[in-house]
Amino acid sequence: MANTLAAGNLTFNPLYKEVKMRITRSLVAGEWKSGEAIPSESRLAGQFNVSIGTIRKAIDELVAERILLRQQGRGTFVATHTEDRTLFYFFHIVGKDGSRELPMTEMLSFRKVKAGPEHATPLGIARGAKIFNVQNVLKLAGKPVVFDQISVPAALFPDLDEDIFGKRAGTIYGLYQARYGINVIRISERLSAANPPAEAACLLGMRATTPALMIRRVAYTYNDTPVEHRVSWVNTANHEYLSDLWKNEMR
Amino acid sequence: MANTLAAGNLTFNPLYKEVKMRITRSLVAGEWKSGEAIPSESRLAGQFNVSIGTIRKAIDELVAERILLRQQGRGTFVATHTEDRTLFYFFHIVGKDGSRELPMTEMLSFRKVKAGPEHATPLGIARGAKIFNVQNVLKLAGKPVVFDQISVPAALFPDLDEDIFGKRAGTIYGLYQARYGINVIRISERLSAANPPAEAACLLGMRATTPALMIRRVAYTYNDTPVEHRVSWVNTANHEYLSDLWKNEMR
DNA sequence: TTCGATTTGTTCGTATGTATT
DNA sequence: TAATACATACGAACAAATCGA
Repeated sequence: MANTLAAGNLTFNPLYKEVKMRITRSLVAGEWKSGEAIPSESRLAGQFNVSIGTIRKAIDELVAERILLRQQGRGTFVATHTEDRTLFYFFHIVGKDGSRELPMTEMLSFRKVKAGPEHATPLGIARGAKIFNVQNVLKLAGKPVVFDQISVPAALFPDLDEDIFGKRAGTIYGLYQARYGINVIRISERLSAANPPAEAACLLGMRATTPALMIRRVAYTYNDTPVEHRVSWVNTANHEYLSDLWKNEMR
Repeated sequence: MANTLAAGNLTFNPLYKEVKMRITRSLVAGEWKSGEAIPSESRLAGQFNVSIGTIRKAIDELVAERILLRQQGRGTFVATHTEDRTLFYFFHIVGKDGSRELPMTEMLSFRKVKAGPEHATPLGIARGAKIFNVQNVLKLAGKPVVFDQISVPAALFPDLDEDIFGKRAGTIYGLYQARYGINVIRISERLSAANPPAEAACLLGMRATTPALMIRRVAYTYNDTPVEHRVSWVNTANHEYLSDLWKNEMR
């Protein structure tokens, strides 16, 4: 059974890994759009000619990675970048009292520039390649708390402009996903403490001599492909960064 | 089967959750010590009078939570707090070049004191209860980078003293686990930027006017019971905090 | 070194329960 | 109500890794 597909595959992979890869390929190709249901387990079992248990095991992993979402009685869906999902998995700033709140985003500038090494390296693109550069201020409870500097390769977001970015309906990653078919599935963040640059300090209503949290984020889509680089400055007078792996997994 | 215990339990629990709870109870009770193998799947299936698949599903979740560890052909083991595990899941400070290294710990002080609200609250104990208070400096590549202030309830660590803590063989959580049967399985960290107190600045070889990273950690054992509170100051001149959910899960 | 027992890993199949439409 | 889809549970067979005789 397993050996019937082979197809020039060197390393032996269990069947369910093969199935997982094929499902992932369909996701990358955009065959199943975000928010839509993928074919039912029994249909996939038929298509791939494997048992339903093997399909389940493949989907299990994609669900664990939050790429797919299962709902009993309804189906299996491609995860959407809703505000809830962002708040939970991609936005880590919380009030010192533990309050979680989705920020209001205010765009300050939008530019198309050539990538310097500080952006080209984390994005894995050539120096001098075109990137879009967006500056945002994030407000919590009406007050500015985070200053974001976002960089994305222009090649991945062909027609992006200030209007499209500024007048999007939902979250930023929701825009990437809905308009460009780019699905951010993982982020990596590196944090340090430093004095904020004058511009950031001013925007965040703090003195440039007050310590701020600097976050350098790289967002990845499938196959660990970087798609966004983001440098954030956070005023931690009343907020902090929460790193709480696992909290709300299982139970 | 599931309904025989009930005990005022409204919500229906699937069998495998029941099995998972019973396995967890055995772990809490110390029936199976860390590093040891738990009974084989077929034996557990016999003991609990459920199918082997149900046992597998229960163990699957405990493995995902890194409480158990499976090895084909050998058995299923209670995870041990080795240095590797600490480096990977509980120590998040890395060099700015991405280098990961286990720190050298140097104890500065060890005291038994009454818990103030700042420690009693996160630890979920009464104000005034006895706690041990340990101060450490962590060195990376021979140079001090982190200043740790650790607080643990004395009630949980009966005979702990300076010698036991200072002359332990492995990691701190390894000591908790091996000597007191307390297994740290999850941590929650809240980060902010601030000027370090004079003592910390001095120890870390930085000026008190240089921003430092402050980390407040709570470590939990089974059932979300807090067992340790830790406040750390990090000199982020050459190091940073890495928050990289998922990176090395699956593949 | 080989062999056999043990243990987990993978795959298949079936039946039934529960949630949704 | 009926059909559909995922969730749970059972069982069986074989593969792959480990370990000791």
